[in-house]
Amino acid sequence: MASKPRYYVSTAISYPNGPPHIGHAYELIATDAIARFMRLDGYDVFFLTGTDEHGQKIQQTAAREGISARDLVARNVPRFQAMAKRLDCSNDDFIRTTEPRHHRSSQAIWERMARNGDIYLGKYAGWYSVRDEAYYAQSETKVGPNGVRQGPTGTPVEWVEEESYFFRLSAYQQKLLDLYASDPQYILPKERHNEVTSFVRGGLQDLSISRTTFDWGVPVPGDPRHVMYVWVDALTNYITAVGFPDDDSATFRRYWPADLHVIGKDILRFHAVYWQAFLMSAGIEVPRRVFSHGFLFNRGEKMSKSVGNVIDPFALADAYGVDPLRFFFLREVPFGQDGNYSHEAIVNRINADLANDLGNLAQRSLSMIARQFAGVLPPAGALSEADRAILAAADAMLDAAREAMRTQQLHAVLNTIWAVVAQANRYFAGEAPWALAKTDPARQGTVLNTTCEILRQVAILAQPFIPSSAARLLDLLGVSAEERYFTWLGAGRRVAAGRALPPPAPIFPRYVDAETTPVR
RNA sequence: GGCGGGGUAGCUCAGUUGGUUAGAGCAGCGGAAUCAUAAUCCGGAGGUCGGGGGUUCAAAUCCCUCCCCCGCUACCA
Repeated sequence: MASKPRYYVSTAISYPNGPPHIGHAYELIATDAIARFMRLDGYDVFFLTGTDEHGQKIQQTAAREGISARDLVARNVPRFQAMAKRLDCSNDDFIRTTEPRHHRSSQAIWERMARNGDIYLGKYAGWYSVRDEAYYAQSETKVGPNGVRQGPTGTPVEWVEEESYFFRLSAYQQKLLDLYASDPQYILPKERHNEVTSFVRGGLQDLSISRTTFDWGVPVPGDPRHVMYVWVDALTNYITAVGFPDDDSATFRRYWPADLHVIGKDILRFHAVYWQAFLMSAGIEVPRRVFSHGFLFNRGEKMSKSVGNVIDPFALADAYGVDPLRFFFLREVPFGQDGNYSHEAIVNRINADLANDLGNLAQRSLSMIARQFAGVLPPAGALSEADRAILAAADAMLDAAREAMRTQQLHAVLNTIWAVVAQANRYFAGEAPWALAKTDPARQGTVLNTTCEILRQVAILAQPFIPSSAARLLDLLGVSAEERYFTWLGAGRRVAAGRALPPPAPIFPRYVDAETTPVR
């Protein structure tokens, strides 16, 4: 046990200038499935999520609402924490960048980068829109008909120069390229790897990493007029949580470097370029992989307040159930690509795969055992070719699932499992145990035993995705808590005949439309 | 503008070292069964493989060209 390999996986930290939305939920669910999978597969997992609470937008939102930034995050962050609980996520920590441990950590990494000669004081210059409170690149501005230069929103911009600390990102181009070249799967999916590589190959400019125009952030060591900016503080959360700056601590030595950062494709550059450069500069190992997932669209439309299709994850969980929701996202959308959701798609998927294919198979076999075998799991007699074939398919699942999980192909894991579920339904129909009840009860017992064995393996492997439903199914199959790890999968273990099973009950109810639906 | 990815059944997609009647899931249609959450099983149907041209005995697959979509990135005097 002491030699358990470790696995450190994180989500991005969410920006709590509003309530959590479906994008936050998706990333958390997917990462949770990965964390649970690795735990069940024998890893000592550290799963981190949290909130990125600094920055100008938080400060502005708070000002608009007439409260302090601190009060704004104090109000919003609990909503994110509640969402993690509601979605049955198993994060081991929830980091907030406003915590003292994180300020200490951010200042420490800054000092290390400075000591390495990579931070210098310069001037940040650009076109600034007072009205938008934002800088725009030259290319985003144009000279209007009245001769006044204006930004993309049409507001006037003026040339402003502000003192700023810079990070010598330009010095890290080759080191980054070497890193990407050293592992073609450093950034997944592969398209993203190529994008990042070509971006870095195109040359890197030094990065402005401090601001003086607002103060809601981590103060720059030795120059409190500045606060850290552009992700220095946010990215550092990943090492804070495992004990940085105490890099001799047991947790840091145990868990860093992280095995996997799961992020959205919109923040890939920060996580695959800047973060590694910061760490290299500070003399800290870089994370081992960055996986960039896609976005979810409501019927192909981006979620936005103006379109009015912002979906509340809590409402979704209430409407469909947590496990069906988790299942839908991870089964329907190839992980790494964009995906679509709609009420019809969700209902179709959960009814077909969960209620009909898996739930109904469990119900029909278990109720037969309850009625005709007094609730005692019958033993398997001599196995037929059909029995052997379906058992072999089930036994092969673990290897295929691990292979898919090596590159975070969550949908492929589910595909593997549900292919066996489909085969099990064909097997069950082909063997027709209800007919065997009259002609050959022993053979009927064998078929039911075999079916339960398939269900057992399916349920064990489905736990990362639908944890509480899988647990209920395993309860119904008489599988004890300690028998639910992946070491119990495969031909070496079989469902325990002779065990008295609890009375069966449906696990996945069919979704039937009510008057109101949370998603169009 | 540059680089990259893609356009295959109603929907989502698989299928490229070129080779027999182009596949899957879902939807739809027909049938069987009735143990089960009206669930399950079986079967037919459904495609000019973006358009055009070329190479080849043979092209969704290779070459040329055109159209369209998406991502990253640059530039706009």
